Amino acid sequence: MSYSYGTLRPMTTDTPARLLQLLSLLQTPREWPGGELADRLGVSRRTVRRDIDRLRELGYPVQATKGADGGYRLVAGKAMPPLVLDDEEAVAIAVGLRAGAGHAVEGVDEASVRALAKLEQVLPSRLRHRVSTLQAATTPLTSGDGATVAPETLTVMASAVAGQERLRFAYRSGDGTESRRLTEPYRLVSTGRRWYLVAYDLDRADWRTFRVDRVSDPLATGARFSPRELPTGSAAEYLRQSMYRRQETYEFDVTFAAPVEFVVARLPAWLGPPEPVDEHSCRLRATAGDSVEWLALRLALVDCEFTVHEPPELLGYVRELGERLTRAGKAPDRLTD
Amino acid sequence: MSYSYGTLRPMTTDTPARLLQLLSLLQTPREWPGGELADRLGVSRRTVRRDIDRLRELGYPVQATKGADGGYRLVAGKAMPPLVLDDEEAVAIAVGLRAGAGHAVEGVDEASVRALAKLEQVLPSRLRHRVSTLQAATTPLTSGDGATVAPETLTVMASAVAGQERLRFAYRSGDGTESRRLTEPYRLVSTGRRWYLVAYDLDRADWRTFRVDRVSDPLATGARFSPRELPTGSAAEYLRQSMYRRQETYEFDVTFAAPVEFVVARLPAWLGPPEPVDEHSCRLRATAGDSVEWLALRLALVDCEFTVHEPPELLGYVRELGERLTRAGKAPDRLTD
DNA sequence: CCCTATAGGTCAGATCATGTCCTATTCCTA
DNA sequence: TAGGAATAGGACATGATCTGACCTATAGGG
Repeated sequence: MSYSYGTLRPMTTDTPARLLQLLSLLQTPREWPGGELADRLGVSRRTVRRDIDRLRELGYPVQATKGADGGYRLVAGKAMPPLVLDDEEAVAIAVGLRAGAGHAVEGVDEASVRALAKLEQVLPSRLRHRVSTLQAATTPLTSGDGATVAPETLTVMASAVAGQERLRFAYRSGDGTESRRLTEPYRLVSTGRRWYLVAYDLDRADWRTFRVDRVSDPLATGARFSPRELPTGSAAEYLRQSMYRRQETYEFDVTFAAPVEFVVARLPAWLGPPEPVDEHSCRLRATAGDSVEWLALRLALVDCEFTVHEPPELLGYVRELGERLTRAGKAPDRLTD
Repeated sequence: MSYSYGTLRPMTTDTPARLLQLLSLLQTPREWPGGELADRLGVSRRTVRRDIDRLRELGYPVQATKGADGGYRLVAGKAMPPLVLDDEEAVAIAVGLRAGAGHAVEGVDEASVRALAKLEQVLPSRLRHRVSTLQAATTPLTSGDGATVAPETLTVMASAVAGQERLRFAYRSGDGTESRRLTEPYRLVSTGRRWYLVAYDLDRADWRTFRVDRVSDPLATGARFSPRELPTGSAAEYLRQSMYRRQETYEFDVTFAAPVEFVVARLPAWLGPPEPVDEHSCRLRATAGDSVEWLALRLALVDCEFTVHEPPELLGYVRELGERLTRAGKAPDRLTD
C-alpha cells in the first residue's frame, strides 16, 4: 500500500506540506500513535500535537484514544475533508463511476459525472491506461442497442458546463444527418438511462437538447461565455417539454403476478411505483424513453410472472426473447465433445 | 455549487488552510485568473503566485495560461492530489461504489472497497442518510438469490484488514448453523460476484474463509494484532483451494450462435473467453460460483441464440424463464381498463 | 501501581510569510 | 502592428509564526 503524498517526500520543512501529509496518513483507517507520526513527518512530538490541533481547528475531527495503545484517527465530521487516494483506489473510483454513468440513480447522476470530471482532470496518465483497460473489461448492462455513452464525452461536457466554456461537437440527429455544432452548454440531464445536454446552439441561435450518445468528438474551445437565461425554468423541465414535443417516449403497461413491494424492489425507482391490483398482483403504467429491448430485460429481471399490455413492440420482443430462451433450454443435440 | 472548505472560512490568516482552500478551488474544472483567486482567498496577488509555486513544489501540476484571458488550472500530474469533493459528489461516489460492490470488475474490487471504507470513515453523518436512502432506490442487478452483501459489512471488514484490528462477527454456515467468530482478518477477496474474507479464526486456531453474505454484525474490536503468515501464498490462492475442497463451484458449457468477439463483449471478463467453433459460433466452458439464475440472465443479456449443454440445473432454469416470457408475450386477456 | 499514551502551557530563537514595489514575457485583440 | 492583460519572479522590510525543549495534568490497560 503506497500513500503517494505520505511517503514521497520524507524530508520537508514546509508546514503546509506536512499538514497535507498528516491528513493523508490519518485517512488510513487505523490508529496512529503520536510518536510514529512524529517519526514519519520528521518533527517533534509536540509539533505533531500542534498540527493535530490545527487540523481540528480547520474542521477535521481527529479523534484521540488516550491511555496505552492509544493514538489518533480521523472520524466523520461536518464537512468532507480532502480525500487522499492511492493509485488503486483512484482507479477503482474512476472505473466505478464510469460504469455507473450508463444506468445511474436519479438525483446522483450529474453529481457523479461532476465527480468523475474532477477526478479525471487530475488523474495521472499512467492510471488513465488502467482505467480504460479495466473499463473495457466491464460488461455494461445495456442490451446492445448501441446507444452507449462514452464516459469521456460526459466528462468533457461536464467540465464545459462547470467552466462555462463553449463546446463544439459533431452530432448525428435522429434521421441520420450529421452536423457540427457550436454551443454554450447549460446543463447535463439524465432520464432513466439516457443522457441529454441542454445547450444554446450558437449557429441556430436558439436552445436545443442533444442526446449525448449521438455526440462525437466533443471539444471545449476554451472560450468563456456568460450563461444565458433558459426560457423555461429548469433544464430538466425544458428537456421534458422537448422530448414530449418530439414524441421520443412511449407508454407501456404491464401487470405483474407479484405484490407491489416485490416488484418495486426489483425495478429502477424512476419508473415509479406500480399500483396494486390485488394482494398478489400489481400493474405498472409508465413512460419510458429507452429501447423496448432494455425494458424487456428489466422486466425479466423482476423474476415473477407478468403480462404485457402495451406497447405492441414490447409484446413482440418479449415473445421473441421467450422463444429464444425456450430454444436454448431444449435438450441439446450433443455436439462433438 | 458549494465548496465547503472554499467558502466556509473567508477570513483566515492561516497559510496551510489557505493552501487547502486553493487546492479545492483549483479542482473545479475551469480557469481561475489570479485576481479572482486573490479576492477569494483574501490575500494579495503576489501571495497567490507564491502559493501556486508552493503547490507546484508539492507536486501538484498547476498549469497557467499566459496572456489575456489566462488563468490557473490543475492538470494531471504524476501522483493523485487529494480530491476535494462537495457534498453531492461525495454522495455520488459513495452510492456508485456501493452499487458496484456487488458485481465488481476483477482487479478493482478490493481497491474499490478500500476506497469506500476511506470515504465512509469521514463522510459527514447528514450525508450518510442520503447515501443509504439513495442506495435503497438503486436496483441491484442481482437476480434475487438473497445472497446480497451489505456495503457496511464490506467497509467494516476492509477497515479491520487495513488497520490490523481483530474482527468479531456472527456467521451462518452453509448448513444453516449460526456461530460467533473472533478472527484476525487477513484479506478480502471477490470472485465474480461474491465476496470472501480470508481470516485466522482465533477460536478454531486455524485459517478459514467466510462468505461475506453470510456474515452479520461485524465489529472491529479495536485490539491490534501482528499479521500471521498465510500458509498458502496469496489470499486468492488460498480461497481457490478452499472453494475447490468444498465443491462450491460448478462447471457450465454453452454454445453461442455468434462470433467470439460479439459474445466476449457482452459477458463479464472473468468468465474467460469462449473458444471459437466456426466463424459464426463459439463455445464457452467455464466454472461459476454463482447461482444458475444469475448465470441464465447473464446469458440472456448476450442477445443471441445459444444452447445450454451443462449443467442440467441451468438448462432447467433457462427453459423456465423462456416459458415465463412466452406466457408474458401472449396477447393479453384485456383487463378492466 | 506503573507505564504509556494524549493534552496543553510557556519561552526563546529562528524561520517564514506577507505586501509593496519592480521588470520580463507571452498571448489575444483591436 | 501596437496595446492591454495576464503570468512570472526578484528584492526587501516588517511582523507574525513556527519549532523544540522544557514542564505538568490526565486517562486507560495490564
